[in-house]
Amino acid sequence: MKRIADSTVRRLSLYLRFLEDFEKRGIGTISSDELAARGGTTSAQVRKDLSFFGSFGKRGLGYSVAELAARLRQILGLEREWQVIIIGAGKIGAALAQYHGFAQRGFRIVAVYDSDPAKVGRSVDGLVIQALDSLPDEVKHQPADIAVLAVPATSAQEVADMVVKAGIRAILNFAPHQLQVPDTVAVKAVNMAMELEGLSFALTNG
Amino acid sequence: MKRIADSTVRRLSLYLRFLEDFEKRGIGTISSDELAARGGTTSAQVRKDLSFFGSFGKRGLGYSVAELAARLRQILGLEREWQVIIIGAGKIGAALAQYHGFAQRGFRIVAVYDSDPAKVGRSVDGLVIQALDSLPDEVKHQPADIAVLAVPATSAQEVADMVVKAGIRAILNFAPHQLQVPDTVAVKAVNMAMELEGLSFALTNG
DNA sequence: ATGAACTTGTGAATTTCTTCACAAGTTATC
DNA sequence: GATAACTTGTGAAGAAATTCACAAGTTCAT
Repeated sequence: MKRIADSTVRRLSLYLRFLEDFEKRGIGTISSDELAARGGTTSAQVRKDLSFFGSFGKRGLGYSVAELAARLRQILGLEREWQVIIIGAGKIGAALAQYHGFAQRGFRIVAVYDSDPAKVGRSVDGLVIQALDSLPDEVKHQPADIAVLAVPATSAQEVADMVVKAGIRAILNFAPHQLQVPDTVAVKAVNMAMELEGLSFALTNG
Repeated sequence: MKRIADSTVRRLSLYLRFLEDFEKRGIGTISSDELAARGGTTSAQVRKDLSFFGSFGKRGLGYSVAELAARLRQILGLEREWQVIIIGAGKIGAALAQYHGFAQRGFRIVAVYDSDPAKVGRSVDGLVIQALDSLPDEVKHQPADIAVLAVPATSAQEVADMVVKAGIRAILNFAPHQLQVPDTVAVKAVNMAMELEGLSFALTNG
């Protein structure tokens, strides 16, 4: 199977969101053109994106909303539940732990860790904050698929190393630090400072 | 001036972060190769990125860390302070308001708005939460450059319209909703659900 | 002053991503 | 069942981004 571009995966995720919206509104079929209009892209792009995975539409008619949504969920691996741990119970970590949108989409937060002894033992949204040191053992008992890093930039690499060593193969990194990990580990970064600087650039050079 | 790709701007932002780190550690000059190693790219990419804006290095020697950092700050428009308003004082909005990393990089949060009367009047990190209705008037008195949307997906478009109407030309959108705005307005989206789905895809098809 | 070791800046080549364009299939109407 | 109006799926073309490769400039050691 050919390597799928990151940009394609991001668009699939967008399409799925639109489809779920259409599904809720009781719309049965949709054309690539309508889907494209919603996502700020073109119908050819939509069809090309989908073509990497098969052909899901009917010529002359379009796509069945329910069916395409199901196929996208399958492609994106959203048919199962993923176990997520959050590392860092500061402002961002705590906000993420309390955000229930994740659970709704099958990302279940199973643990929250922090290295600060003052925080360990307290609870966030029903989860007791655990000592970061205990992570390797805990993960053995209750495996986790994805680690969310909400720690300061200075300790991000160290924590990432620990997480990788514990066998976790996907990291969502909120720390403004470029992580170095083996290429068997998937990393996505959410970097607000970078986005703001992108806006600053746009405002300056617009 | 040729249009600069988004990916280039993101990398410039990364380079700047590394340079600031090198600056702190007292390193005077750096080669494109060292900069590339840090950012997971290639030296040719670094040089190409910079070449869109001029030539800042010395052949045989590399780049002056301080000088290149200064040029990047200038290019990214970070020499001035940007006035930021946060809309939505929920979990995410409040966490952002309390995150001081923004201010350190010249993004000063000047106001927080919410449409919930129960929240209006309370304060977050020294800022009194204001009624969303009052935004158009408030922005006239104290202009804002960037609006951060931390509202539910269902009201995101409505709030974006309001913000655009008030004359704000840059939006950082945390709501999982694709905004439609005039192309004079710059939008960056931070979409955690999308990033998680990207990880889900990687884990499934890795 | 010369040679060796670096490193930049940049056209050209290459690779990757997006858009075009159209055959082929579907539905609706008369 | 013939025609018109759609829409998909995809090879080919085009555009954009990345990488290559090398001339030209700099430093350092001898």
